[in-house]
Amino acid sequence: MVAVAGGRKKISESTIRRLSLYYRVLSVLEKENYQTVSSRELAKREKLTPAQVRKDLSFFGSFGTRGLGYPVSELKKQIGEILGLNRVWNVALIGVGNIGSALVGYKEFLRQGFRIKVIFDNDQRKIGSNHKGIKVSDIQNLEQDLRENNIEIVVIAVPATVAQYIVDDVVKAGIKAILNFAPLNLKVPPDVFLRNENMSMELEYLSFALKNLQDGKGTIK
Amino acid sequence: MVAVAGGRKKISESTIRRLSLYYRVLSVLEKENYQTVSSRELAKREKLTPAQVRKDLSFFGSFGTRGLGYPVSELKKQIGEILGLNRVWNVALIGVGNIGSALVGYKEFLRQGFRIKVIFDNDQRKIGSNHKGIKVSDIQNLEQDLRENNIEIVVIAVPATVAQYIVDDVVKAGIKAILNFAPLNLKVPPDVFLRNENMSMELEYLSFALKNLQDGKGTIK
DNA sequence: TAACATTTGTGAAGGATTTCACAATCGTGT
DNA sequence: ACACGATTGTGAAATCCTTCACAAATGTTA
Repeated sequence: MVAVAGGRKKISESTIRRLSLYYRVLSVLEKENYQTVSSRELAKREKLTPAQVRKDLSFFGSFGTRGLGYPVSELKKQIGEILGLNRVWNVALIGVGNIGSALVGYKEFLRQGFRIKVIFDNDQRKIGSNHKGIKVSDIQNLEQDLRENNIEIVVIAVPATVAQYIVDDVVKAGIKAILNFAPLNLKVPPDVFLRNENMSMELEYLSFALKNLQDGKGTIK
Repeated sequence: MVAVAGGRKKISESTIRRLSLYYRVLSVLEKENYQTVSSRELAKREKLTPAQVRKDLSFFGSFGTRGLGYPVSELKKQIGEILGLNRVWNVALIGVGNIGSALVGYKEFLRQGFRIKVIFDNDQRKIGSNHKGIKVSDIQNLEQDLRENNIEIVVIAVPATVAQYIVDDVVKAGIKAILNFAPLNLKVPPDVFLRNENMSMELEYLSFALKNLQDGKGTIK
């Protein structure tokens, strides 16, 4: 839950997450040359309800035209503004093992304006080498390099055992936004935004669902 | 929301997701040789409230002892049962590009009982090769190979453009649980469980938070 | 220009989830 | 054997989120 300063609005986390979905759909619709789109169509494409779509958008303004719907390109631009996607964010990746490497090659990030500008690792064999055109730096210089490169978002892709130490340094460097792939709950000060990407969690949810399907020998919703 | 058959309980998605967190903490506590743990401590370690922890657990039974707390190993075992982690699940990975490769090497999965048994790809150069000891199969034989290997969970790590076609085949093969890494909303029948891993979404949330931090020139919660 | 079909924007209702608050219960110490 | 401190389990209250339902507004057609 992020409360915008000035006490104007309370935007729920779910709303913001759905904005991402709308943005994604709008990109597709734009490619499909739609001029306008109704809340009904938008909802259908992301398995939501029309009312939900309208309510979400209404928190930020009124972007539609009654009787017509929403102008696709314009709405996409607006949501982009809201989410801060109308600019490039400088991202640092820490840890270029399994997951880290995958992230470097993930074009989706760059397309959305997230540019991995520096990569850190502690493996001497990797330091100095090039990963898809990005130099791998020594994590020894973390704080300094983060500052010098004007990094705004840090992605943690190191083993859980060392993640907290690294995050402590990241916080010291003044970073306010962290995306964590290590499977643990990192401690950060209240003014630092932390998001966790927990792949096991989703698998475990599926496991739970399948188990209940079997045990229940019957229905599930 | 999964309703257990028999109309006994309604367990919310958030509760199940938190069970994963409890399970993770309990594993750590077990290693740290804790005998018991209070809801307060459990909550602290995952930034939740004690009441939340107790309520979540109460949906499944009463595992604690008043005045004492919860027995660590026992509770871990119980949650494992609930989540279906007390067994091995046969998983197939489709697409062994950037993200797919990372998943193959991700030991966390195996540790939790998710064993990648088959890998599929459509790239002739990859088919037949070995990825960390797992053979890469031709996606042409998808349906048959899924059945022959008794696959229960499928992980989609292919480009968004082809994901829906592949999922249609996966569903035809009788699979009831899918974890999707492709950035789109897949259509599946209502009896198939689908979870999405959307990395852009989390980055966009951070982007939103940072933007508001800056625009609001002030407080955020 | 008027009637109509459509779709937004939104207060209010409804539903779901979280937190509160406290009785019940346990282990421990005396 | 009893009193005490601690902590669970859980209805009830509070909060948060979603859906409903409809007035308001638009484009279109005749």
